[in-house]
Amino acid sequence: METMKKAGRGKGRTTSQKEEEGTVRKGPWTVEEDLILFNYILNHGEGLWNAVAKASGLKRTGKSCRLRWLNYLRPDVRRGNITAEEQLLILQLHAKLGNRWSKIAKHLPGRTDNEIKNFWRTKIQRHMKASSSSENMDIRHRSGNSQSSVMTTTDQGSSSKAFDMAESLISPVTTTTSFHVLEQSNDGYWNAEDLWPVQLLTGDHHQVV
DNA sequence: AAAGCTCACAACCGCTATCTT
DNA sequence: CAAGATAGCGGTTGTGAGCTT
Repeated sequence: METMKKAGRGKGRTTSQKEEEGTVRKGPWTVEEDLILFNYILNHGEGLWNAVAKASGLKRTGKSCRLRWLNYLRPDVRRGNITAEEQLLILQLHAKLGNRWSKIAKHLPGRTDNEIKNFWRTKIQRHMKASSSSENMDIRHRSGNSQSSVMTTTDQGSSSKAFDMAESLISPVTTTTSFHVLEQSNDGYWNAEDLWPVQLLTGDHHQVV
């Protein structure tokens, strides 16, 4: 599967290293683990993640199972690039809510807080940095005081700035900034939906591994 | 062609909120 | 009401892929 080509995350330890340390597995999920979790939740439903972790036989923490399910395996998870409309929504919601990623995600069906957070950090924040340095101004004094108190100073600045940009996003033609609405391309990603056929093939009876 | 740099993103950690006993 | 357990959230990190020099 495609995801696995990016295997090897997680604070620099290899899965096998950790595996030997104890009973809890860390690091990237394998296809087998995905299938186990997927099938288990299919049959028993979400929630009680520690129980899921135990009962499914996965050597993962409940936390890890939850994260994997929410961010990756859930059938309604949309993967691939964020559309212009979604970007605009994110900008607007962030201006309103601050770094409340899960709340923002609720307004974007199929998108996860993690995905939005990543998007914000890699795309928006980067852009903010670039443009603010070129403007050479102190954005901290800009408006944006309606932000959540949790937000950092730079968050506030970037957020209000981002919101300013929202307008230009609606009509990208007029955009003079270096921010570009992402190209739409759905290639290169496997979808959790890919598991469905697999699941059908293996059937409910199957217990992977 | 190789090396270095940047980007994207999955997954971890720590903290907080909520639920249960 | 207090303490412990569990779930959820946001921040951060590590790594592979792709791009640039």
